[in-house]
Amino acid sequence: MPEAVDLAQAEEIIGRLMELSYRMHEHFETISDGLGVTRAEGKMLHRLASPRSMRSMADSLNCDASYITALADGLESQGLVTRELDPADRRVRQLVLTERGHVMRAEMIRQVHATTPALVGLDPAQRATMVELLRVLADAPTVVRSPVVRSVTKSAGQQPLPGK
Amino acid sequence: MPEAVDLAQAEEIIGRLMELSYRMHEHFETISDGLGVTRAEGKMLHRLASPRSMRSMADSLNCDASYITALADGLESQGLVTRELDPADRRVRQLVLTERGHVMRAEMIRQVHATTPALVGLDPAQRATMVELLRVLADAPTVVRSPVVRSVTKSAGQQPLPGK
DNA sequence: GCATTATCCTTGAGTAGGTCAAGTACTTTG
DNA sequence: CAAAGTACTTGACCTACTCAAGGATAATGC
Repeated sequence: MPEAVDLAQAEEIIGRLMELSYRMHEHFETISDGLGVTRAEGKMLHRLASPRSMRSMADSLNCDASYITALADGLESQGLVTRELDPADRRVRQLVLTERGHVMRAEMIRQVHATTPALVGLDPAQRATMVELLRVLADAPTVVRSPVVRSVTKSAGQQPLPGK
Repeated sequence: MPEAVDLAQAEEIIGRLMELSYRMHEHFETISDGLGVTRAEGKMLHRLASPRSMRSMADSLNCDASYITALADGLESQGLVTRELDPADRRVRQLVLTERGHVMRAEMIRQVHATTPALVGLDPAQRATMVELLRVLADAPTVVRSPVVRSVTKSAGQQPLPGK
């Protein structure tokens, strides 16, 4: 049995990551707003390095396909993307950046890199370390659920709580 | 002028952090669901280590005060928290965990620590490094906005794009 | 002391960011 | 060539919030 993990440390990591995540979220919204698109549209633009089908975009954004339709409508009405028929499979529409879309995306990426809270403040060595750690996390198997404890309701009032 | 930052590395950090953030989000929802509360209620429970006013909770969760009212209603109806009048200032209501609330919170924290994607897979040394990096990020000044570029619209079609 | 202003919480109405179900068009499978 | 699957769209919905207004209490300036 491994020695007891440092609980306070775990709490700190979780708390700070949640905080960082919130800041990145807000930050991305600010940038998107500044460029005249919603946050979701911005994310879609960000993932449009090269043309791709709406289906693959939905998978990439972890959302329903119908929402991609809505986002694409928005970007298309602003002249940032077009839908092009895929001659190889006429069910699918490829999302393609227009020239304006390319420029917009480049500007968005520039702003993100220049200001995102996850990068500003880290020197090159620290960035390298961060990449390493994030790779480890990405490779770690996802624990679906910790060992189940019998319904909290039933044990209420009986289970000793760890001191303060 | 500092040497060019590694763009691909920056993209990787951002991409992985966004992915991690999404996984943590989903993960926390799974745990909350399993305990019979919504994700937002779960977050509130998580921050209720000791009694605190609804106002301070709203600040902590970065949301409108009225939403705290709704969340407290939910938790109160399940017998997890109570609102108690603060004798020192009768405008404020202190949110206080009931006994069941304490048990539930302890179980929630146990599950989070056992399974959260940000922790599983990191050994003690790596966790220490992670804490260090996250502290640096937390202390880094927030860049409000990168230098503004004249409207993307106007420069469309003129700006050379980086290769690929 | 008293009027003004500020703060805490609540209520009700509204909005953003999505999901779900069903339909059309096309493609693959047997 | 029929059946079943996939890609996109549409419209109805739902959830998670925010906003504006109001009642109660407290702090401030005169």
